[in-house]
Amino acid sequence: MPRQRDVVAQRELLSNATWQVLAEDGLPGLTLRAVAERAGCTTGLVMHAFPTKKALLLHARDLLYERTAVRADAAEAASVDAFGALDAVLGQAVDLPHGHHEESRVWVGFLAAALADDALAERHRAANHSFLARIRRLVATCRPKWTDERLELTTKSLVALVEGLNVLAAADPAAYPARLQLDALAKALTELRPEPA
Amino acid sequence: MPRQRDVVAQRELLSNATWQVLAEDGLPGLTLRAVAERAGCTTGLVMHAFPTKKALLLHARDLLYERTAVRADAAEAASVDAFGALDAVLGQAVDLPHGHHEESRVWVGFLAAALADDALAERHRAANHSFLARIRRLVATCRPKWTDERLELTTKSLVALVEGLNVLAAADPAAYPARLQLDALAKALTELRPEPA
DNA sequence: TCCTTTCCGTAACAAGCGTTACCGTAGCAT
DNA sequence: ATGCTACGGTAACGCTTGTTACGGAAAGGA
Repeated sequence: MPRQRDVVAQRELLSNATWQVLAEDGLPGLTLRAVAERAGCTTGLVMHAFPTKKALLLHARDLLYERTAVRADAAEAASVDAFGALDAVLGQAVDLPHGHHEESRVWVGFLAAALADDALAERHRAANHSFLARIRRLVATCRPKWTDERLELTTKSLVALVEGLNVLAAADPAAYPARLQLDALAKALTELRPEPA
Repeated sequence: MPRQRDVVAQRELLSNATWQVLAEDGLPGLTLRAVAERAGCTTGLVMHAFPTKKALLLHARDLLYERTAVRADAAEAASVDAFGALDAVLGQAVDLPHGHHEESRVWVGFLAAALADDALAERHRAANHSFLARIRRLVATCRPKWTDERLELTTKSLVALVEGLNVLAAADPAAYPARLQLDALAKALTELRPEPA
């Protein structure tokens, strides 16, 4: 059994290269040759690590989900109560730290691609349902007496507002600065703030 | 001076063909050959009507803007007061009538493309600023005493909510049905409803 | 009627894409 | 040390894309 490769290191290398290409040139710039050049190898290695282009695409989609989930977990874990967690999770979604502003752009690219690709659409729905469940759980903790209908409406309104802000800010940062996004979020969270009077 | 063509009819023909291709196959399916086949001609005519692909792309973007502007004008004109106009304009934006659900998908496609194309980005910003100005004018009429800051925050929050709902519904219609979108909009419009008690 | 000029279909081009076949080679087992 | 086998670089293929050159045809003016 000669010459075994380090599969983990390869996927890590290609994951980083994939993400860098996505961040720079967007989804239409994600070609096998671009990934290979960015990773310092050739298309041969890429095609051996991923059987097809779609596999690479789905892997990149999973990469996006992992990044957002990790950051959301961290934001929630660093909070002391449910409202703080809600504010932190939604806040880090609109005002992305550490210059991770590119995630919004990548997210928009995958969203557009999902409209014409069933596999990508399914991943998008799974990721969004995961995010919705997280927000719904936190909202329910803030307002235990609310009905399911009100929970659902509030949750999806909050998520829609956050994603809308993200999308619009990605295409027009000057019109949607971080401060305005956070103010808009704070206003939407008014009804959930503890000690409401 | 022999054989003059009907320029207006040609652009109308190609506009319809362009929109049909966009609605069916999305922006990546918008090729010169697809447009030509849909219009019942060849790429020769398309290339004589539009000097380059980018010209066709920008024309398609203008087409999207015209459609949304016309519908927004109609919704506003059919209303009796400012709040009714606000409700109607935002409502027709989330619950697109006459099966014009495809506009959201096309919009997402152009938005993603705008992230890597300056010309498309400029058109997106112009269209969004136009929409923002319309909503802000209506909000200002509903609440004449509000400060500019509050006007801007409310306007951009409403627009972000509507676009967020649109985007999420385009990718996951089951999770964001028309009824929920309208409920979310109604909740967001609560503070602007006349006779607040 | 015929000529001229504009229009547009035809077909080819180069470039870029995903994909595949091929083969040199690097490294573990003997 | 040597041979075997999987790895991966090279290069080509087929396809689609935008773009362009060319020629036939259609229509208004003489």
